[in-house]
Amino acid sequence: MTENPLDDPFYYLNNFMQVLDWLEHRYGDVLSVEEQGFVQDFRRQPRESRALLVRMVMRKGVHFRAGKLSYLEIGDIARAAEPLLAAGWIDEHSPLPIEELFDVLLKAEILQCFGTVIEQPKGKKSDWLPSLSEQLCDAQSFSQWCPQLDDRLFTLTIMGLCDRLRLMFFGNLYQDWSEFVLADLGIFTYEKVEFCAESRGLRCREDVDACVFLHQCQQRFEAGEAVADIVEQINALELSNPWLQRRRGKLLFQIGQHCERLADFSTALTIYRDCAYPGARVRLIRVLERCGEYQLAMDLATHAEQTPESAAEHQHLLRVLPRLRRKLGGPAMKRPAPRDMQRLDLQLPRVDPALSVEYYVQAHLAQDSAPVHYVENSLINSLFGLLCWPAIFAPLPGAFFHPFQRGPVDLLNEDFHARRAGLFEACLAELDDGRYVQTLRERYVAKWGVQSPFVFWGALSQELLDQALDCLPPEHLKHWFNRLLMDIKANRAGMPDLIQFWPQDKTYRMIEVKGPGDRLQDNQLRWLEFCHEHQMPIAVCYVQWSEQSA
DNA sequence: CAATTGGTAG
DNA sequence: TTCACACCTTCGG
DNA sequence: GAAGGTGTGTCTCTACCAATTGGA
Ligand SMILES: [Mn+2]
Ligand SMILES: [Mn+2]
Repeated sequence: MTENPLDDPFYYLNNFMQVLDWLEHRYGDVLSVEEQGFVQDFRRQPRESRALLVRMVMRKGVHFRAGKLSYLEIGDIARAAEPLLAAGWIDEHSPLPIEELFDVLLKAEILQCFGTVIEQPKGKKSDWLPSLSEQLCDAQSFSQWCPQLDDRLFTLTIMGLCDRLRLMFFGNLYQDWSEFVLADLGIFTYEKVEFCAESRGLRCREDVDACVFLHQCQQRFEAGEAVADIVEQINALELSNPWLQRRRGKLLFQIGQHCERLADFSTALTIYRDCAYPGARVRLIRVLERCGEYQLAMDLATHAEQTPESAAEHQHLLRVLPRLRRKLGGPAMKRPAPRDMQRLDLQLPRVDPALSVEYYVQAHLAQDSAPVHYVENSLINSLFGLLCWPAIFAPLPGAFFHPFQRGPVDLLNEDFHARRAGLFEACLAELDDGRYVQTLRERYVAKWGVQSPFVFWGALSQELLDQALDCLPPEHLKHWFNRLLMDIKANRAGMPDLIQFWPQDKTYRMIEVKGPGDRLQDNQLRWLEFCHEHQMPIAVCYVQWSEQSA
């Protein structure tokens, strides 16, 4: 039995220090002077003080009542806080606006401090805020706000710095410090991939700063700040890293959509014109159309149809072009005949409105000899993920750079497949000679529970796997997997809701369920069409609720 | 006073 | 760090 | 009815605790 890191009550501090060591050894040239100074000074502090700082960094927000900080392993909070105050990492007199003050005061304390100004003392806490923030809009320190309260308020001043450290370690800002403990508890297990000390997410200081800046712009945008300033600043960024260029494109695209919602078409046009993010061109055409610029829209749409950026764009253009031709005075075009897909119409009683329509169809179609599974994207993606596990987790340079990655960092890049073409070919070749069956069974056991961008462990029971291997022909698997590899982002979704197996006949069929008011989405239509082309059994099931005689 | 919500910790 | 659905409005045959 | 558009619930790790809410 190896020693459990969680036996140490300072386990979280050990994890944090592990990150500091990691960054110092691998990111020495990326760390700023301030960050290097912090890393060195941090280690000199008393253990209780370091622990207290990490506890605060891991908690929500930056303001903490001393009375709310209570940790057995740290003991005396005031004593532990002393060196942190001296180092300037926390501050006791930071002015804070009343909105933030409200978050650290109890309802009773608010009444105690502001009772005289509150009109409805029995109302909700949140209802008091608007009127109070108008009267008291200046920021003050906690002791100025509430001199009658016998407590101190510590405010973290280094949250920004800690976020940058987190960004460098994880290569993103959505993973947090709890990753370590969740992994130690076995809640998440990650594939172990070898990588060298030179393998890093963010490779230079400029990229770190740009990433932080983009993130701040995103937050300012979400907070409702004027878009013109934000857009200008984003566009002024010099970005050499393609990954960051994509991030910028995504943010600009979101801002563009926001402008569309506000009917600010001129700003939307300006944004979309310089935006290479997938889908921006279609939005540009749409905004031109909404502005009445039919000829410009037509020119761009025609050009786009020559060189579509994706199947999704092409599909969209097939709807847009006839509409624009009409608006330009062209002849009314007959709509292309809808494909003759197999169609199922059902009238079912909705006994319990809480249950989904897919569940009712599943129950209605299922037979003892023909079970139905509600799988959506999970089945095909999981089978793909299992068969191609070695290619997906191949230790390519730069693909893996910390121990908590669900998948390679370049998974959604244009060249993801090309960089691993031989590996994927080898995996898919198992479909040609039957080896895949044993491989999938073995890998299902060997990798059970290990995080993967494709494998949905919760949805893939042994039973489902057995039936799928029994009934799905390898040629069909190969078509699906190749389609996935052509455009992972676009094709990993849109698969039918249900799949039914006939193990005795070794056949299957897929069923997309549509309740009243629902209709096929673009990505579902593309999967439908693809399966139809390859003579795969697929049907769309339209459900009407039959009258409930009460 | 019971139910709900949101934050924390391992 | 999503995906699919529900529900709404607008448009055009 | 087709199509565009917007909003929502779900993914989330979960047991536990304190604070709040809202109905007796
Ligand atoms: Mn579905
Ligand atoms: Mn469906």
